[in-house]
Amino acid sequence: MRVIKAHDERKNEILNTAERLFRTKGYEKSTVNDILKEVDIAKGTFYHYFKSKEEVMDAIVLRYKDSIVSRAEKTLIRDDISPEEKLMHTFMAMRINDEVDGEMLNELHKAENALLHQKTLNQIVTAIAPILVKVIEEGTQKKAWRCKYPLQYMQIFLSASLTLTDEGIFALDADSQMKVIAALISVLEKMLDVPEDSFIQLFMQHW
Amino acid sequence: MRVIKAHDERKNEILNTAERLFRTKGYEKSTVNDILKEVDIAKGTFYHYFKSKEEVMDAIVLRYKDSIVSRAEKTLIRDDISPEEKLMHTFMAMRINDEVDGEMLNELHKAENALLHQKTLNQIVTAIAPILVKVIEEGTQKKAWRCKYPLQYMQIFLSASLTLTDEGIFALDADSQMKVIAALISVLEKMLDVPEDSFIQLFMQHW
DNA sequence: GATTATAGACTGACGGTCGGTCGGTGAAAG
DNA sequence: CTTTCACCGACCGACCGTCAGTCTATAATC
Repeated sequence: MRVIKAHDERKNEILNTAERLFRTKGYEKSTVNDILKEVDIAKGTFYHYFKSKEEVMDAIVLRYKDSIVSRAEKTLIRDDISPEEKLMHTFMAMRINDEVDGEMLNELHKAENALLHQKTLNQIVTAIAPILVKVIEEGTQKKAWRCKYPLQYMQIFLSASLTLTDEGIFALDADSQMKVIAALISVLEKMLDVPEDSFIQLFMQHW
Repeated sequence: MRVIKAHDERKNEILNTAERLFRTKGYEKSTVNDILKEVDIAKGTFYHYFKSKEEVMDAIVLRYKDSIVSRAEKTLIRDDISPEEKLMHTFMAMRINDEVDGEMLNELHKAENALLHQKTLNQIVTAIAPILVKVIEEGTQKKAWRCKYPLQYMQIFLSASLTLTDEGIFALDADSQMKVIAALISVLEKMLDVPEDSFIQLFMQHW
């Protein structure tokens, strides 16, 4: 029985199913046949839309990055919140997330998903760091922050955050997890040369 | 033609060959058959020593970690160098390295080696951070360093270092690479609450 | 009728298994 | 002091199942 759908609709079906499978079973352990069975299509259909299994992963990563970037950019141009709140909102967007993206950074990064994690890390750091730099520039003007290497600091902060809070890489208990996060915020304060503990409160509110 | 060797000798032959192949071709692209051909053994022999291809990778990562840890521990107990020199030596050991380990962190981390990178990162951070904490404790006494989250700071520092300076993850030109390293050292200074630029000179000497 | 979407049988490569062989070792038998 | 023989574990390679990816045919759509 042959069902024909609009190009984008079918493509998204594949993408959504693949994402769910990768997230729950891991990339390596999810086979193309698994995807076919769930979407209820044949091999040829899959390869009509994507030229490889890895291309599906790349598309998923890109979609995720775009959603984070778009939220970060909306936050950037707001004029009703302070720069430090903008920083916090952007970090939160990368972690908490609603529904779809939600489990991405938390569930998707199992040990089997090293490649997916690496690709995501690369995309997020590359795309988000420059946005955060703009927030820092705003803070430098309005709040007299001082920051020697804005871009590099944000790269450091983001890569450490995404790596250390990844349950697939470091299996930390809740307490250790909180200590790492507190330390990350503390590092951020030092990076921006603001008084100790001036961000941690703000963070707790948005948690 | 059947050649019989001592258990450890054969095991190391497999390990060395696998490491070289993984490093040059990447883990995924190196097949078990490639290893067999180079070591000149049969399938059964390989699986007599290792129960899977991944177990070989784990053994390689462990061997690498052990070599780094052993050097770090030797550095730790020296009494002819300052704590800041100990920090630098340990970081250097993770990057420059002689011969065998040498190309590990530089060549081995191609995009195909995400899993290998992740496993190495995990091992190094888990094993080295506690040793660096001891160096910091020494510095806190002798040099009046001040450090609020020693372990977490070292975890942050190590994971950011190993991720950002990895050519397989972020392809940076020489200039960007240097800026990131300078920023990392700057962060380290802030973490230990020492004056700005007090470590950077030291680092340049050991580079 | 040309293009696009779908189908699914097929291929080749790869990781891993399995039944069995061969050489060395050590102890009992001669 | 040999010789025999049971046993161990290193070694072999044909074989198997799985999986990503290919190819050709065919149905729907414009």
